Amino acid sequence: MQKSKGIEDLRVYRTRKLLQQAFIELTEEKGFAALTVRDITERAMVNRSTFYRHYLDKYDLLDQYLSEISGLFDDREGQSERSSHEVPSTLIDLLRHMQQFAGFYRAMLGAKADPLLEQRFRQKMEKRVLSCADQARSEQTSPPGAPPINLVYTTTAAAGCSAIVWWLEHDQPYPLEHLAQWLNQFVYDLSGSSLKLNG
Amino acid sequence: MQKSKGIEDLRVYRTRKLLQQAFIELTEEKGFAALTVRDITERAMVNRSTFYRHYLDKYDLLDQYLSEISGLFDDREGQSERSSHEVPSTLIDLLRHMQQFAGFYRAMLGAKADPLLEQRFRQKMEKRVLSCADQARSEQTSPPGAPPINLVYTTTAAAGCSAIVWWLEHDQPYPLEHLAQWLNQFVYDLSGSSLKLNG
Amino acid sequence: MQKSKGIEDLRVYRTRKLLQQAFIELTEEKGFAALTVRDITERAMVNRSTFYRHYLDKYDLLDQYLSEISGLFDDREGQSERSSHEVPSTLIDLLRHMQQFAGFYRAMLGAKADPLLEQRFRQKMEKRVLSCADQARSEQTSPPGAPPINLVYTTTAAAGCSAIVWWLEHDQPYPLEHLAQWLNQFVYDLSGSSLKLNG
Amino acid sequence: MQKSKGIEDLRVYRTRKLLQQAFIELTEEKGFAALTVRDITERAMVNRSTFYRHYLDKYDLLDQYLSEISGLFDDREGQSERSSHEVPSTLIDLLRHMQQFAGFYRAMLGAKADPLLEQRFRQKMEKRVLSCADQARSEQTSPPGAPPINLVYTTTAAAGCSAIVWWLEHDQPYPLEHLAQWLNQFVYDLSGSSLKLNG
DNA sequence: ACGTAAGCGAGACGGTACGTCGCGTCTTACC
DNA sequence: GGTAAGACGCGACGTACCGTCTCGCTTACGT
Repeated sequence: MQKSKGIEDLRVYRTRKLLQQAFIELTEEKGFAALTVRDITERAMVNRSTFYRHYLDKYDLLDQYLSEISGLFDDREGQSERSSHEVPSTLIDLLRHMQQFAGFYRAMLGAKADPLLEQRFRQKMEKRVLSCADQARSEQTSPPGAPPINLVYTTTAAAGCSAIVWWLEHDQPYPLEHLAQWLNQFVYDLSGSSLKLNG
Repeated sequence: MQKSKGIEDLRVYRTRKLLQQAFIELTEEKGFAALTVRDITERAMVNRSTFYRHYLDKYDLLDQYLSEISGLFDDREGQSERSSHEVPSTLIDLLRHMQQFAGFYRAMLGAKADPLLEQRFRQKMEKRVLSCADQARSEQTSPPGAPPINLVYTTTAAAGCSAIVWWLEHDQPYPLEHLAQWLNQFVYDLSGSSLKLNG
Repeated sequence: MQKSKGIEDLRVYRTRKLLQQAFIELTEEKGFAALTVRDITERAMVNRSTFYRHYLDKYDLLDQYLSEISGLFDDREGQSERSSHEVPSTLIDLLRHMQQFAGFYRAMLGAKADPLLEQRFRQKMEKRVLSCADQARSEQTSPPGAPPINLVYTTTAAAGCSAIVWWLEHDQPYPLEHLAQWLNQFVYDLSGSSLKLNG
Repeated sequence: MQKSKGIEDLRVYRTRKLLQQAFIELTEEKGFAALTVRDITERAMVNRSTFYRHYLDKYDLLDQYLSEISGLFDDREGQSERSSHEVPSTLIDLLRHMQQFAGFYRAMLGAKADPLLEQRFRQKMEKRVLSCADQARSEQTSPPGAPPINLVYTTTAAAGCSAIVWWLEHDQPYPLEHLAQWLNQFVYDLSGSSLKLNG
């Protein structure tokens, strides 16, 4: 029972890590779409058939990788009280994480991205980003003639994502905290589109 | 004299139209990424090798098609005076065009899109959408601590695009004019993020 | 009536000559098998579709060319009496002709030849060469156990052809008359295989 | 230990045999020149791409096949003493082999042959046939005015080949031993062309 | 510590799509 | 009417990946 699941065979662990590492490197270098399984396995110094023992295809590899790091997109703060203009610390954490793997995320979301992945990724981020918006929105009420709330959600998320991508693709030209502040502001502004400010 | 160059061989015209038509249909049906040249030529009832006489590959076909319709993204109004909250008529035109080819644009920008194309497309739209923003911005001045203007550009465009895509993918649940109004509002709001309102 | 058949349209004449000339040059340069119709027409500075107005394909072009020069293979001397060891003057003529178009014949019969053509050509030459053999044979009678006469024919022709090809491919290292003498000798020798010398 | 290299993967062996077999059959049926890779693979019930894993093209397939059977052209008797008019047993072996694969050799050397192959094949046979001639020649001396020895070589080989082809194409109308006898005689006769008989 | 079952390397195989090339047919305009 | 120009259907080519499948070797695990 020592070997409960999760403590895999070392060889398995090594192989998967090598493949993941090669995958990330190559994604940065030439983009996800241009990758072939052969590329990955050659870089990882692993036999091509071994790849298929662990993953269905490169999409599956990405999936599993995203799953591993998806915890970082959760807003662990719950519904703690905070003012709408205050930057939530989890947003800072998210940005920090993306900053750390900037190459990968740039490849994942930027010019050479795959649309499927991009969308999957955006959806994750969407949820995450919007947990901030909830704060803002809860303080407001909808006026007549305002856009539907779902549209505002989507739009806000897209704005937030694009801002982050811009930041990554321009090599993080501003401090992370500034970006966080601006993101927060965007969310607030767009929420305001459909909402009348209280008071 | 009618047949000066520009009025091409009728066969050429026919072939290209058939290929374009098949391409658009299939893009709607199964998405750009899943398309093969064979798919297109079979649908178009044209020999596969004939495809290569006109296009380098499916990307080139898309390119040329986008070029043909790109005129629709120009803001032909120039810098006519209008209030920042007034919806420009060219925005209406653009939306009308996209509404007309909703299937294609949905495929092009939605879940089954190719990222490269999506980006190219977004860039076109970006320019277009931002010509509205210029109006809004020109009436304002930048406060200290505001995000850089390029970031605002990009973010605004992404927001605009995503709103339109949302509208297309939800089968245009609101009148075109409402969407235009909201888009205008988003631009205005986001511009406001970095700008202090005059007066 | 001025334009009786045979005096073709000058354009036709020019086109055919250009094509023939290009064909011969290219056959020497890269061999018949490697030729394409495009090669020929480009060299001849004639449109490819024009080629098909005159010839079915490159084989047909060769055919017609061979027809034009086939007269040279006829033994116009008839059955004039001559001793079997005397070299017939028409053999000299044939070798002279082949010497003149050595490049073409080398290509036609040598390493880069097409087998079909080679055979057709050999058959022509076979008849020609064997008209000499008839002389030799007529002076002899068949012994028992001798090879059938058809086999001797074929074998003799192949020997004669190969001798000529050898001569062409080695850049005619001996005077034409020597070769003719040797050829004659070969014919005589092989005929002797199946025949008992008289007296 | 059985599976040392040389005893290849059974699948490889099977595939190559199937391809070879199909190749030979089709060569007999429609000639080498008219063959396509697809023809061969369809007949062999093998995927077309698999063909290219083993051979560069159909020429390569032929090459390798000829290599496999080329041992049969060697004169393994060495320089054992024998009279010039005695038929060497290896000649009998060669003819027996060609008789066995008469269809293939007929296709390879006859009307539908490819010239390149034909020549390659003739060269092999040339060496073989001439090992007999060496016997004959060694007993003789060159008279003045005789053709050069290389010419005699080539001519003799061509004569020998054509005799065999004639025999194959006429469905072996005479016993193999007779043909061998005649071949031997041809070699002897042609050698005599350039040589004076001793004594 | 060591036997054994797994992971793994090696690579054959059937597929599918690619982009290229050459063929022979054809239409149209020019002269 | 001959020719240039060139579109077109056809079909073979050789290449690149894909995902599946043995088959032995080797190596980490568990007793």
